[in-house]
Amino acid sequence: MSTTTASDQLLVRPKRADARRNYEKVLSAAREAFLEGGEDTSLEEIARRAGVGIGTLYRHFPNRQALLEALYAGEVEELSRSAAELDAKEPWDALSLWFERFIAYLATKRALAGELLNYMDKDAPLFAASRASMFAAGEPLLKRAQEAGVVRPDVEFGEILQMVMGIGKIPTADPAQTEHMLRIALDGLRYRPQD
Amino acid sequence: MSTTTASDQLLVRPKRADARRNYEKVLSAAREAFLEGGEDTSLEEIARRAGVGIGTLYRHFPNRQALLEALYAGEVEELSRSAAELDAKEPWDALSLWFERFIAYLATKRALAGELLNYMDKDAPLFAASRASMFAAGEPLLKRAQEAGVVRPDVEFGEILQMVMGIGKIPTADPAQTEHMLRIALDGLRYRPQD
DNA sequence: TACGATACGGAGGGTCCCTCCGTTTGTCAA
DNA sequence: TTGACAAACGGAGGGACCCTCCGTATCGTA
Repeated sequence: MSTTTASDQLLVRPKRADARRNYEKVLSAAREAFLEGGEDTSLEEIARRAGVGIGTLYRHFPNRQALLEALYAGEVEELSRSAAELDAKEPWDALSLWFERFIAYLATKRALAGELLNYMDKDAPLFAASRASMFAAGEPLLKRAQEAGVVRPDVEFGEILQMVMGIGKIPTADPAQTEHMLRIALDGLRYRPQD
Repeated sequence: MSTTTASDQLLVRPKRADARRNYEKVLSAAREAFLEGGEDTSLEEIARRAGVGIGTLYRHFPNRQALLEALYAGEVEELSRSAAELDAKEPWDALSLWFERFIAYLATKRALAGELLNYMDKDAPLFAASRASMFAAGEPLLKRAQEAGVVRPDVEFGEILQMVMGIGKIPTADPAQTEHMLRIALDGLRYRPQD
């Protein structure tokens, strides 16, 4: 254990060049396959597209879920970052716009999203990072809207997130319909039982 | 226009006694298995529980989907019928109560519902009957609420149904949370952009 | 160059859905 | 009651998929 190498290498083990290359090949083959093909593309098919053996695929991604998660991670982060630029807008607009983007994102990556949501169902811990990222980005928007009095105070961010995901997960021929449903559901956030 | 009742009998050929018996055995074994076990109980397991061969199961239900549909049909009808007794209530209460029952139903039969919704996604035609039944029961409730002015006029029943299904499909540790989300989403139905 | 660590790849085990077809059983006319 | 035949049964097995295991090839370094 005479690791005299640089200290920063302790966490990130230097992978072999071919390993790094194959990792990327699999990832991009998977992205491509999920986008164009069905959501149920087999891992064997993905390995073939990537030009690697199935064993190699599994070396990098211990199971289907892990591969999905790896694909997902980058996108979620991007989505989360996009919350920052909404700070300038009105509290309500910021919140609803962000969710609209989220839905739009789900729509684009329907196949991917479907799979992910499926796994999210039964094995949440794997998505802890992504979830945390979503919370970090979206929760402040909600809080701001609630403090501004434009959103009812009795809702939590997690609830809304799940609601929106549920709506987004529904496959519809017409994307506009999904957006319509989202808008209605979000309007529920500002309903006041004034009676 | 209505279907000729006489011709209906042409479709129902007298089945052999053992066939009828096995049909029921499979159906009840499936119901039991899906309720207690996971949603991914294999058809082989169901056949074993029913005490029939896998071939027999497939004779009666050409595929997994068909079995689910058969299980589902009865329940949906019951749910639909329950709309009738809501006529006496206030338009809004009737509508929201009915959807609450729907959600509750989905919660009870989570496994079943999950499977069904999955199949509904990609192969709607099979569910034409069930869908029609839901529409027949629920759409009048919506219309009534809209005419009474307690629900925004720019929504269609199909949309709401999908929205509710999406929310219902989300697995949550706490059923109360699902109900909360439903209530929020439904409140969106009566939001007025009156500001 | 030589050698150990690392990574590759695909055969194969286990599971599942569904089909096919030889065998069994219910039904009914004689 | 009996015999014959359509109807129904049951399970072996094909095909697809996920994932594991391990002998082989390759990389990086001394």
